[in-house]
Amino acid sequence: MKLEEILKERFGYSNFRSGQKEVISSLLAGKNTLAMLPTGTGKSLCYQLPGYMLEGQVLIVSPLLSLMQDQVDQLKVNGEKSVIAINSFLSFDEKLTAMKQLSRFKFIFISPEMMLTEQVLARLKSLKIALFVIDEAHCISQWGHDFRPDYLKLGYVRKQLQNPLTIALTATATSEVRGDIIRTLSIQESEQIIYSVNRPNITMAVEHFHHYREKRDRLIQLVTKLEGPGIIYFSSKKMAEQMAADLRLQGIGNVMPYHGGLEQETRMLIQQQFLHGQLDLICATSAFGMGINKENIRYVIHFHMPMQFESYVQEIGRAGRDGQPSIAFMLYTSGDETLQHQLIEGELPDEPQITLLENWLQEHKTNPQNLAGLEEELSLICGFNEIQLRLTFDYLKNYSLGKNISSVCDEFKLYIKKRLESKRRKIEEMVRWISSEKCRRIQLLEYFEEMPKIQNSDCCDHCGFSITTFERTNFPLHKQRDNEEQSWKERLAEILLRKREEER
DNA sequence: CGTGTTCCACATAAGTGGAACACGGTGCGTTATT
Repeated sequence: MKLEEILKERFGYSNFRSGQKEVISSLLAGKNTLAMLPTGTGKSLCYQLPGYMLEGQVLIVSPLLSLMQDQVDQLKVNGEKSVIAINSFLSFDEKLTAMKQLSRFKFIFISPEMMLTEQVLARLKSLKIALFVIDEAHCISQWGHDFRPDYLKLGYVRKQLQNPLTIALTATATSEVRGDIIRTLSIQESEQIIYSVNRPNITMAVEHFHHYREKRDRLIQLVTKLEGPGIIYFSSKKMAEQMAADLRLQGIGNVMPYHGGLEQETRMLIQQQFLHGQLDLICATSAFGMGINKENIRYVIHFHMPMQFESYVQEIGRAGRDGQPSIAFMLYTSGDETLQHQLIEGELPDEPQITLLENWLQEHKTNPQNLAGLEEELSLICGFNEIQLRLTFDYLKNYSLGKNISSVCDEFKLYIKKRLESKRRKIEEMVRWISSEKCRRIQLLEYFEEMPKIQNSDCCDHCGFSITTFERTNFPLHKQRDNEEQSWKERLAEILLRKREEER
């Protein structure tokens, strides 16, 4: 049967979108594949369709529980029953049952962390994996080196699974990140299918301010002026909440904050409301975005700059999926980057902390290979937070074999130093782009090593654009709806917001 | 660096001015096991 026929039969589509067929053919030819396809291309089809054609199971590594949930639901809607997500949403009993019957499932979604637990890995090894899928594969590079070290062990997992046919999917990866992905997964012989990151319908603009107040005023003005829906990105949870509350008070619209500190349930609720048009503005941290597939987002404003250019591209790329003109504003006050610098320093342990650790290990003649049970004590002594602790334990466990304590700690210090340097460089790259006088788009494309493309209108603030394109056409901003018309979700959201405000 | 919170002096009632200080993002997993 031809691919198109299967597409029609299984998924009900008549045509592939650009890139899909190429990726699928590559996989069916038995080639490991790294695919960088524009957002909204339908990346999940790239593993679902070949999954049906190959004998065995499809194992999908996903970075977020909510993303797994979405994908599972989507498959179920399409009539696929043998699909499961192995994660902490399952109760102990459910997990037990699932593990027993694992071979029954065609599509298995899982997090890197779960996959690396001994029992789960042992069970996975007994399966016949037809296709190993790394969704949002840039996470390997973005998170694997510190925040979620298990991401770097996907290569080990792959080896344990007898090197199954592998596909890494992403929308944004520089050649450096792609190299990272390929190296980590050991898929050197892979086919790379790379599409442009350029999004011609997204205008980019940067504005400079002298003071926070001016920037804040401008934000309010923009939000009032621009046609929504929109997303505003902050690097602080508190500020995202504050601004959401302020905008709400000013009657600027149906605004909610979104960040990692909110209850899982609240987050899902807000995300759903935004997707369904009951909210038209989200004040978010970088937690918001992955898996958000909303067609008509008209603008993205950065009140704080992201940590790196890739994040910026991902974040603005959430606008204009419908192809309609959309705009990305970056609001910058000189010195904004210090917040980013502060954040990266807090993520990694510093030299004094590692020295404290080293001394303790020497004194107690402890084998760095076996630190289990010492988490609490060492956190207290060295002042590690959760993330620092995990990275430290992980590093010692993986790189200390056959070495003495002081040389491992020296190597670890060097590793941290290099990580910090690399992260600082990325922040500086972001600042350079903000301060530069050149066309924003050309620089963006250069960053991703693409040939610059000619853009005629509404390119960026250096090439000229007209804000009227993006202004609201219909006033007043929000028609008041009857209470009866409000869904229970909206009402609940309001209660939640009020509760949070009272708590403050 | 900027913002928000706390606390104190001032002064004699309730609240202001301001110094000192803390804080800042991203997410899996989380028991007893097939």
